[in-house]
Amino acid sequence: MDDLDRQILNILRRDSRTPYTEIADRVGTSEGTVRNRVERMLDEGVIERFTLATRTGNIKAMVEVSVAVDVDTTVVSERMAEWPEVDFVWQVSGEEDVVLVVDAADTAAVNDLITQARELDEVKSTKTRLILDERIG
Amino acid sequence: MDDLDRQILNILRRDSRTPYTEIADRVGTSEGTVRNRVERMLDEGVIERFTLATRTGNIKAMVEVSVAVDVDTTVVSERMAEWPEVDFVWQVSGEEDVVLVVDAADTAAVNDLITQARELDEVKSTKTRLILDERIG
DNA sequence: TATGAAAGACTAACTAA
DNA sequence: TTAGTTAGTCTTTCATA
Repeated sequence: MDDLDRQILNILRRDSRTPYTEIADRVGTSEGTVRNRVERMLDEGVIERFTLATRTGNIKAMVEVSVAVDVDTTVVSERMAEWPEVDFVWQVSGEEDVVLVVDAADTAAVNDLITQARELDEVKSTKTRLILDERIG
Repeated sequence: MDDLDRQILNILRRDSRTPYTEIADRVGTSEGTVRNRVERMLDEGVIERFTLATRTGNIKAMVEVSVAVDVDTTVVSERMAEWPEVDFVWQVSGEEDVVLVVDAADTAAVNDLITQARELDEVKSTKTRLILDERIG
């Protein structure tokens, strides 16, 4: 992981379809070098995957979920990851145990999702934050 | 947004470099249809961007930041988005105002980042959660 | 939906550190 | 031995009909 790797990642984070040739021009190297480095970073797991950011609805939100002490949070996480509005699920340290990142049609859909979460026996409480703006690092 | 769109998105979410021809085969349509739909979803903003998920360090964490009331959180967000460990920055509703998602080499690097945040005049307090596991919805 | 041209990615052989 | 370069080939994309 040197500075050239970081430059390549910064370009790909903003648009992962940027051609190797264009990346090479912008960072001042050859297409082959960019390709070799991207492949190396994939092998090493530095690049976990090529993906996309979507906004199918009008609301993005974080839902912090407290899970009962005697419950395996992994099982709860897996279940919630299946819900269609859920983009990803984090198991976290701290006051709450699980954080959902959701992309929902509207506030009503967020509410439905929270209700659905609270109806699970394993869930003690939830705290929701709307995501008002996202900036890429 | 019909079922075909959702199928295309599901494939691209797992690997956004999947060729249109392969997606077409898997969902049972033509390359042109897939391409047109992806372009339409880009235009509509359903696909926000093609990006990648990285893990450059060993630690992922969420840092919830409270900002002083008289401060424009956008300015603080922009500044923090520049920090190399920061993957993205959300402005959120709720108790805290800004959430950083960071990917750092180790706990010491997370600590340095928190210190750096707390040294800003605009920052009142921070609360950090380690991300122990991530699951894709 | 089909097809050909253009763009991009991949292979492999080579060079340099 | 590892990283980088380059030329030739193959694949994908894109525009047009």
